[in-house]
Amino acid sequence: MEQQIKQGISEALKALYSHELSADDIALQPTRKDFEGTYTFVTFPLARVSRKNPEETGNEIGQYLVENTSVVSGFNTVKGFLNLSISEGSQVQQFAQMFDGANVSESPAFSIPSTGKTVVVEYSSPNTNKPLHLGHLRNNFLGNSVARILEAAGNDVKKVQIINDRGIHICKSMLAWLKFGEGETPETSGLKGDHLVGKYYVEFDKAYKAEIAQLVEDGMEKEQAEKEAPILLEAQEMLRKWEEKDPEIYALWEKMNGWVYNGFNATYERMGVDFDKLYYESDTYLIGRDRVLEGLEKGVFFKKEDGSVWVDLTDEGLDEKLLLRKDGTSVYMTQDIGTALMRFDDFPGLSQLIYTVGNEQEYHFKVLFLILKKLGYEWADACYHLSYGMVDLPTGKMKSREGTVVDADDLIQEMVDTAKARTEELGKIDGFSAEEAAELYEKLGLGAVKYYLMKVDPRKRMLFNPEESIEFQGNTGPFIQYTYARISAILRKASQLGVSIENIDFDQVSEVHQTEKDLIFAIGQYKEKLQLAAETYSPAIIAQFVYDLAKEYNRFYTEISIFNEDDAVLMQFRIALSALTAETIKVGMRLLGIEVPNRM
RNA sequence: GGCCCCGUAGUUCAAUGGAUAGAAUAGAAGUUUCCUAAACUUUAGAUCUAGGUUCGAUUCCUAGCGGGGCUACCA
Repeated sequence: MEQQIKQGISEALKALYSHELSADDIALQPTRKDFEGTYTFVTFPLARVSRKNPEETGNEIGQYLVENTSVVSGFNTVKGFLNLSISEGSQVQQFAQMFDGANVSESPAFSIPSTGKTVVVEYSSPNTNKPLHLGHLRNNFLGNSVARILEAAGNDVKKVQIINDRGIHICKSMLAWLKFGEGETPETSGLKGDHLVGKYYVEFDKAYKAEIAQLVEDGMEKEQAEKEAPILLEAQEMLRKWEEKDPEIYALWEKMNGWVYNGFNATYERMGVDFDKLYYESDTYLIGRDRVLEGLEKGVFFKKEDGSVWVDLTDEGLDEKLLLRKDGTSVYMTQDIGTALMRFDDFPGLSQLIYTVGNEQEYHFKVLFLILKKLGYEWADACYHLSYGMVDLPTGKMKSREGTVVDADDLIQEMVDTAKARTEELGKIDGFSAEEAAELYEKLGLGAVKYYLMKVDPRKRMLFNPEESIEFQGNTGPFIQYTYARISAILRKASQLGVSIENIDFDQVSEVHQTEKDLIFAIGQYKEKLQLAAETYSPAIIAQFVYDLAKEYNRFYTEISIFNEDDAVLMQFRIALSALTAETIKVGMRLLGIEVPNRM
């Protein structure tokens, strides 16, 4: 449809002004609601070519389109805006093509050809010393959704994460557990493993602070005390022992990480995210270290007098950056080099590696990609940092030290509980079994959080307002889910009444309301929006699209009756329109990782 | 100090350089003998400031003001 109009405009320009402009270079925009028309073509830039004012130019092109195409039935020009009306027949035709029989899940409205490309999306990538929090939720939902979007856009997508299972952070938890834990386990404490380990991370911090305070009281400078507190030195010693694979330390490390993984897996499962391959820092850091040493030999890096290894990026306008500590242990950057290498080995022909990581690490990734380039890896250009904004609370930044961190498990539970309370208040689920009800609450609660976190442009910092996030009205996940449930009720009734939508004679559709035209237009936008979302790695575009569609349907729903319609074909048409709308909502929500219920 | 990002209704978010800047929420007023009112309709309300580029600027450029991030032998 759009293509036909663009083609028509291209021909018009040639016929009227001998101006060559290919259809692909012509931009159409949806006509604003307060004007008559469906598509709008802006003619200001063409004034030069036509040597007439924009309005006259628009009129001439409009006239040409009405006379020479079958789709454009009328037009009006306001200043330089040529608003094109589409004939009812071709709009119904457009719908018929998208609908293509009753098997809506196979609708051509959703099919996109394969690109033949393989893309790896990394997301989540937590440290193993504490449970997941709100920031991880944004990360996970975003990364998972981007993976789904890229897949729907025709790519072969692999979801991965790098688990930061080694380092000083986990040593801190381990040490505190040894000192204060008295052998506590998830079983004996009844705590989820990740929460238990997180508890000892906090214990470490308490003890560390107490020691600093003591040292300062004894007359030491604060800065020095922070570096020399005995418990910190002990943790550093533990890390060194770990790198030497000290059996006792290693066993403890495996035990505590195991607890954390059990905890994480439970959370991931509830969140509905998963991974095709896991990478562990404990495996990749050595590879990274080897490559750094290799780079040192080749002269890409340099060694300082104390034995530490650095890269000089001053020519690139950046600083010098540490790659190996003087004691030979690895830093974050070291293992990231190794991880990147492993991935390009594991997925030959990989055309893109996407890192879903917060924007606080932009500098880190800039440096990483530069280093990979310096080491001579051409594929460094295929690396992309999907940088998203932090999640703030109304009280400000989340700070673990101040206890303002919103725990992921708690938040999800709270949302599900809220969904339960709201649903019970409304009393609409008579006849649900206990399991069905519980399933519904999960869908609604998770739908609400996911939608709330993903409707915002990922690049931007966002505010998490707890009160607003549990709203189920307006621009929310449950609003869209509700729309789906409403349509499901329509479709159930249609099948009860024995109304078939398998063989509709679309030529007999005698009237099409404005809301129906708007709905057809909205559904027709799916591919374009998907493409755009894939190009910009933005689930927010899908969220906006689905919301607009749901809103449009609700208008249609209140304005036009389906089952009171006397004209059998019109009734069928409206049911079919409802069915394809429902499917589009479902497909769109699936891209966001949100499930839709048949009843609510 | 240097580098990067962001300033849009009371609030939270939209707007490939295009029309009278859209939504949601909070506010005001309505809609249910009729397919789910978690809905719909109406109403009021905003582009940080000053320049510049352009037929046209929320969007691009410059300066200022305000907010955030990075600039670790943390990850």
